[in-house]
Amino acid sequence: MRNPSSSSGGTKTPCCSKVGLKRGPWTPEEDELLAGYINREGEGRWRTLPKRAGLLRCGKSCRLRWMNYLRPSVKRGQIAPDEEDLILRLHRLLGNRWSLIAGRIPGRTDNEIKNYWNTHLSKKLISQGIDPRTHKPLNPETQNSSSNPPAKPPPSKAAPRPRSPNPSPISSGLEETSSGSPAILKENDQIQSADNTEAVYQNGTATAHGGEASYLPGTQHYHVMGLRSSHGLSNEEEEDLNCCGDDVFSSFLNSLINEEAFPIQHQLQQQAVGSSPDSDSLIPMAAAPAFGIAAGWDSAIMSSVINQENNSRRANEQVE
DNA sequence: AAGGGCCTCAACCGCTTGTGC
DNA sequence: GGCACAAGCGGTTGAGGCCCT
Repeated sequence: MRNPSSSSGGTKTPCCSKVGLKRGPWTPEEDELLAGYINREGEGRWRTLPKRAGLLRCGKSCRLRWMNYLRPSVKRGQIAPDEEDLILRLHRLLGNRWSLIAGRIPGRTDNEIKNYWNTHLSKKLISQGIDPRTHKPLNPETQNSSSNPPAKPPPSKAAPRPRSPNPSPISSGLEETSSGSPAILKENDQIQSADNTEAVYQNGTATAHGGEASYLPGTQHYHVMGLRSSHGLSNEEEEDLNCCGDDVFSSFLNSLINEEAFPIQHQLQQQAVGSSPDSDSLIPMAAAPAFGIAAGWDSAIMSSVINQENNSRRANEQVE
């Protein structure tokens, strides 16, 4: 809700610099014009949309208004505890990739989630002694200093971000470094996760070395395997990489979110019921290091943050 | 009731990548 | 390959509402 008359210190304003373009809060009349036009003509061509719709706004402003407020699929109202839980888990997995997080939470926008994180969740984590950027304890004495060097700052704005009409998180190259900071993972980069398993991001593939599994989108399932070579990909696997499906990653992410954010608890549960660690149920967990999910104390801490909200749901899951 | 400080969140900014020519 | 434009992203801002004294 900026003052329409305010300017940002004389810096260039690429899309709203034209004299006569309105800024600031939208009026109901403008909302009606925009929504009516998009309902008739559809989204897209934002640059020329304002003129065609009869709005004195820049295209960027129109797009933002539609995406964050007017779209029928946008859910209004408070973030539910389940959604909050999901945001926490996803942020731990993805870092400040608000659009990716929003993509996993129906009806919520990246802006809304970003705001909610900054105003609620980050403070909540801080109050519990957890660094909201790294999801690790703020007090370094509680960390294993030998294996957890000081946290790095989050990825800078200058870090290149992939963009596509239907962005695939895999192609985004997700990494959580050994310090826990989310960072951009470039193709062929190798990372060392906290449990000393090595993950390689290669052409859309996250592969856990030294662990038990890898995620190969093109294969439409998770592979279970032992130690792999530094290259780690067969010819067939290489070919598979060319047909990475977003829905497959979706399934993978779902399994991470739903089951594997808490490897210790999961393992304890498995042991309690006497199942083998090599059983299929552990496949996604073993794949977790490929996305920088460290087994250990941080997961336990995370669980403490959201355990209260999860208790009822987990009870249901166990019944199932 | 007044007013000062804090909080929330819609909107904007600056940057990036993708695409077409 | 270079350029311009379109679209999308994360970070930041600040008006308005709320709360406290």
